[in-house]
Amino acid sequence: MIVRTRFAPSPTGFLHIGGLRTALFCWLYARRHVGTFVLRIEDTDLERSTPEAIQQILDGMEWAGLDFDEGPFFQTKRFERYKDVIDELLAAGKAYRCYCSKEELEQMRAQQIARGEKPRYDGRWRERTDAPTGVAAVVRFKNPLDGEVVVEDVVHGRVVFKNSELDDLIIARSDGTPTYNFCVVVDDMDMQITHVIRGDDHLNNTPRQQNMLLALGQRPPVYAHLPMILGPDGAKLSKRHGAVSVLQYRDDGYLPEAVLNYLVRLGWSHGDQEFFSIEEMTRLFDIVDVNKSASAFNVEKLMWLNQQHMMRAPASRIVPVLRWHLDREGIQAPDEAQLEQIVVSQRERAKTVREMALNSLFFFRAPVSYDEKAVRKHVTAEVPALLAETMRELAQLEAWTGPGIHQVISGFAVAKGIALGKLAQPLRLAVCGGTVSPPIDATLAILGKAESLARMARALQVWTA
RNA sequence: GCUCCCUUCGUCUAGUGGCCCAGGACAUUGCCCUCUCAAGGCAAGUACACGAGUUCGAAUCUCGUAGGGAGCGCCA
Repeated sequence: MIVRTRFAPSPTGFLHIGGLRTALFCWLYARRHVGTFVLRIEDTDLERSTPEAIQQILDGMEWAGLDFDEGPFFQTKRFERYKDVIDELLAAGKAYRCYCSKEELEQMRAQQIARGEKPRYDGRWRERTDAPTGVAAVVRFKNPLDGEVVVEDVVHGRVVFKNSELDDLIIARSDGTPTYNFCVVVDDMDMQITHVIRGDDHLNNTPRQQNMLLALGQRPPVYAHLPMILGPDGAKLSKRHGAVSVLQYRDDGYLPEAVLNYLVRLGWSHGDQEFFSIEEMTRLFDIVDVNKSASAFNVEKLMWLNQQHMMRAPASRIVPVLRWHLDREGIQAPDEAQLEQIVVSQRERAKTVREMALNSLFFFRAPVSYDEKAVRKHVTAEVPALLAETMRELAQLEAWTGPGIHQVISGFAVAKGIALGKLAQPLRLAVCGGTVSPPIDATLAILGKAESLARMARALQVWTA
């Protein structure tokens, strides 16, 4: 059997972290089994679906690197097909028209709730044939009245529902348009989906869908209902926490492979392993190893993983991302080799590429001021003289490399009988304007000889004025 | 209200009857390393929701309770 999975978002908002995790699991499962991953846009809600949201979803998937093999398919382009299937069910007596008004249904529900019952349609039009004229009807699926539906879920195990709990759901509205649960069934059937992997908020929809599939003469696919992702506080994801577009994570400086690594570990694990490359997760992932319980989104761990990915990736992987973030800070087309050096020396002191870019701005812009507190602390009376002397020695240096610079500076400190810090901090302050940077030798090496000496001279001027 | 689902450190998780008075990771705290900040190393604390039962033995099996979530739309 060829595995076919699908990700079926509805374009009523942006693609958020929960949706991305569902997409990831579908994608991983398809990739792992050399199957097909289908993207389907569930846009039957004409009111709330927007083209912007569709584009957002596509962009988010692309950024994450979750490529699909078929689609995107749009449900709005398949209305003819749904209509045919509805007619088929109607003709076969597996569906029927219901002429209840919304008010009538409303009243029925209210009474049931008042009686402490589960609100559901009582099937009053199931056998009636006295159709009124001039009244638009909805079409309802004729759900079996008794017996049970057994859903064999890969993550939850066997879940049993009684047919008596289910009612005859509407599959076509009075304007003729098909409804969600029905479209899903027809689509999954037509697209020959073998594994339906989705959020466990759909677990309760599954028995109805399975019944419709059966009525259409199909064998149900394998179901896997994934646990939800909650906000950091354990409550449902809301706009306040993770419910932002996945593109926000790009803007915040996260690597897609880190985000995916973080998400794959939410509800899935492989022993004690925390770090996974994309290649490793596609090789190791399996839905049978997915947990049942919901998990809270934790940015701290995402950050840690992001840094791990930055540190382990080849610098050439990070360079274009750093360039993108620098560009957003108004710094254009820096030298490739220099960027690579910056990545190597800065990645262990930044959690995100954006942070790396921000920490590295001083490489491109000479300081316009110096951290006052630090100046008071580190630029003591004897510093200007020491600095001037260091400058003279550095000016003599032929090969401007980290080790060469290190030799000069530490040799000088030893000769003067002072701790390296006494010299390094003022130097750092002079070239960076602050007290945080890579090791001073590496910093000066990246900066270049002329720029380093110019900045020192300028600082000396300011501090002796 | 009814139906279904879930429940191991603050968080993500390992664990499928004895290897567990529960392991790893993030976070936290302390120490080491150190030219700053980090990274790294070492160490510490903190968890099987509760109650019964099955068993020689239970985080692991059964039942109940509590708490949380989802569904019950001419929304998806």
